[in-house]
Amino acid sequence: MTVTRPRQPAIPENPSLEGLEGKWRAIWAADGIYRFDRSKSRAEVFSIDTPPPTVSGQLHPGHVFSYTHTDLIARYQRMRGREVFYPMGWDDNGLNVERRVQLITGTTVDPTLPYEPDFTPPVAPDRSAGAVGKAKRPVAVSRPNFIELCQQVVPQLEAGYHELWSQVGLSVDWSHTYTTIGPHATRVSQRGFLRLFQRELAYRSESPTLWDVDMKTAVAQAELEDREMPGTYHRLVFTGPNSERIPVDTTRPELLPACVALVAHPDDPRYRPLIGRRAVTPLFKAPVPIFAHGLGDPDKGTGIAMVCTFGDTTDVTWWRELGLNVRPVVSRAGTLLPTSWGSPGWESLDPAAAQVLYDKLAGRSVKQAREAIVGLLTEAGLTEGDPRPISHAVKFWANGTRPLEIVTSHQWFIRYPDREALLQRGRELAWWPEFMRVRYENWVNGLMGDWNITRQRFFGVPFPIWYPIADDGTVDYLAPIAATEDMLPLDPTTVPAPGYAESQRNQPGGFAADPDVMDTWATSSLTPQIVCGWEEDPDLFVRTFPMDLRPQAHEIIRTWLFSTVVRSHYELDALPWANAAISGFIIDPERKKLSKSAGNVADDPMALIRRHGADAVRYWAAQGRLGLDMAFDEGQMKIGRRLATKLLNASKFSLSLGRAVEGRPTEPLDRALLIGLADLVDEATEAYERFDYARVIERVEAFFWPFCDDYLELAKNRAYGTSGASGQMSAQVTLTFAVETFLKLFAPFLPFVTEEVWSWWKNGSIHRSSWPESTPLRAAAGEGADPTVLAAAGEVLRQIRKAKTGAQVSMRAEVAGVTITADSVQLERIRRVEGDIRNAGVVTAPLHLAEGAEFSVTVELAAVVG
RNA sequence: GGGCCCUUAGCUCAGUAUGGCUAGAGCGCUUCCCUGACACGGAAGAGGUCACUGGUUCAAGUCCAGUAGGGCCCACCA
Repeated sequence: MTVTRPRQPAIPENPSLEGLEGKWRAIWAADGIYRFDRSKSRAEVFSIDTPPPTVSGQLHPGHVFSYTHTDLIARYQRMRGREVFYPMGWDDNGLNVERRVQLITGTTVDPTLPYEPDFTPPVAPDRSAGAVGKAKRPVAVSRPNFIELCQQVVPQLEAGYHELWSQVGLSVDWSHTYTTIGPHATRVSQRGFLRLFQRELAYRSESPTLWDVDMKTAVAQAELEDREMPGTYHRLVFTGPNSERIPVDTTRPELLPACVALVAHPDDPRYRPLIGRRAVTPLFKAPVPIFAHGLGDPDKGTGIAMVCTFGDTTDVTWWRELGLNVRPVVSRAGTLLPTSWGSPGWESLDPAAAQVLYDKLAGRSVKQAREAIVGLLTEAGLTEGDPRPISHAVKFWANGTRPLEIVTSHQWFIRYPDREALLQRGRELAWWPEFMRVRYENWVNGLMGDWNITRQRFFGVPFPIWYPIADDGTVDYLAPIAATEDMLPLDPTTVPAPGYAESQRNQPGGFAADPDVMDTWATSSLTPQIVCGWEEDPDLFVRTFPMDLRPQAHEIIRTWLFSTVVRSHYELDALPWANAAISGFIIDPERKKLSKSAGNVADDPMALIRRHGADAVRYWAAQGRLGLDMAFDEGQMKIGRRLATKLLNASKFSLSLGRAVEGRPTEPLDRALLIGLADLVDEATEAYERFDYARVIERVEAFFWPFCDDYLELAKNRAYGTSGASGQMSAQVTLTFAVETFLKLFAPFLPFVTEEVWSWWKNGSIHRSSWPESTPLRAAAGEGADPTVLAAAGEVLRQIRKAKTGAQVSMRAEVAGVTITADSVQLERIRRVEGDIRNAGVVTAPLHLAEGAEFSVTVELAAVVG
């Protein structure tokens, strides 16, 4: 299909919104009006670090909401004369995507399986992208098979987003599109990692790590979610140094074999005599030291806690600060590991008995072991009282189904910068709204440990790292061999380490590839580097970085925003962007409605666009102020639709009254309108500079409706020429100014309808035209224009209409006489626009103007003729 | 436990930074009008103790202190 811009612009007889969107989308694409012109200097460019949506999620109205906000800003900046750098990305790597692909295709991964060339998943990956697999039981597939599936499914998910963004009318430059798993992003991620590794800011360490036993991977602090869960306090009885009973409350009795100490608060008189002594654990009779530590809480349980390897993050703190032993009992699959009581680290007063008891637990899941050990304890009389149910916060992976465990493993970490440096970066950044900075500061102040960027997963960016294998076959994980930058991007499982041959892979004296992949945030934190061409396109980089704007949602301040600041701080010693615009989110309508009678169509943004039109959906989104949540409301979309229709009709009418660009408005009413428009332009511009697009649409709309209802009514007869050529010219010039100004002010919000009207009488795209300025409007209004006459005329007109409505007659009914009482100033205003008032109100006689303190209008309707 | 945001008409929201006339808009509702841009239109109307309690002030929706409800972020799961 060939698309062309209309050659002979004309004003249609019956303008309609039908078909506008497809037409203009095609023309915009063909003309490349949103293409970034990289000849512009940094000062002329406005660059946007677009959030790459994760393709693991379903499309919903919230996407349209926040992405429209960014587009409003992009379109404003473009009209203001900035060359807008507006790329798009797809976040298609990471745990969530794997999970989605598994659900869609009905598979699960078993890395021990061999590759099957002819594998067919239970659910074909080319089903509709939103479909969730129906397979009852997932089929295990090999790692390479699974990556293939990901590569088949993910582009379909991305196509869905592309289609939506296109329909919504986002003015992105699609030639700058990236994916977070593509070769470019992989190269940037690996380079960023190597640079940190060389500076020892990335390091490998074996340490306690939060672990999801279902997905079998480490999880970063940023991906945690607390969930309030029922739990049970069990009171276990330890034996003190003088054989006294020491009751200890725990919600995790299954970790008793992993107990390495007891801890109480130093000021707690009950336990002060015991500090420094030893207690013996029940059942396993393991001697454990009793410590005092400030984190001990006299009010929790019995005031003394059992410290295990590792029950929670406090245990990790105590382990680190008190120099405790390690007794790992929980495996990465969430089952109890075998142990050898009596061996070093597993001391017991009765190792043989401890072993017998423990063997009853080994291999069981955490949950089963808990029940079993409670049974054993109860049987042995080592509990006190009945179990007490409680409700407490438990850490989960944000999308996980079972509580996280803490296991010890080798992981890559990125060292966090100095806290004060991070806080300083947060202060340098302009936050919209300002209060969102607090969330960043909360997070920085709560940081614990370093940033674990390792995931034991498959569909991600691999570490460009290998490890040497000693002659005895052991892998030295603490002597990593790094790739050189010229090798990137690479997969160490297919590329041999520098200095080795492929035949030496996994051989004694050879090398082994790092088996893990990077956390998705390790890549997403580099989006400015990826889109601006860091180290690869210096010309682009100097024109776009540091970027102007990071738009994003508030729930990922601690992840995406924070980690991007960290990476830019390290690599470029700079803030990655000057502004952060934080959108709120859409409040789920189901939360309000008890029944789902409205149907789930509301959940499909494509359906909303079909029903109301893209301009209308954008209008709804534009109501949402930055940082504030907004309820989903289709009613707002209907209003947006009405506005677009009105713009079409009012513009057609105004322009068909005759366009004039020569001449200076002479009529007081016209000059007043121009002053009002000039003020509106100033207010809109000022609000936009604060990213307050919601105020812009509100103010523009509030001026536009009275323009239609009052000004057009007051001026149209004059524009027809009924009052002479001078008044006609005045109205025509004013209308021409007004339509052009309104179209431009509305253009970022309603890009389709404004472009349509623009095309009737202008060349080129309105979206590449200039943002209106107030100076020419004020000049056209001229010296001494009185902006108040418009309101005065409107007020009298309202009274005349009121009389007609009260008499239940048509607005066209003739008025025989109008008497207006007002103060002298107001009367003078009315006198100056008397002709327009009489035209609009169909008043056949001159107005009677009487001076008086109280403003009043008396209307005498003409007798209805037969 | 700490913090942030919100609470204004039946509904969705402005107005609070710089306190100031009888607190605004739209939707919905009521009544009317097919008038030569638009009936996917227009006109008019009803509808609010600005969550609550104190305080500052000539004056508080707006400032201060506190309370309650809603939401979110953070926090050591014994």
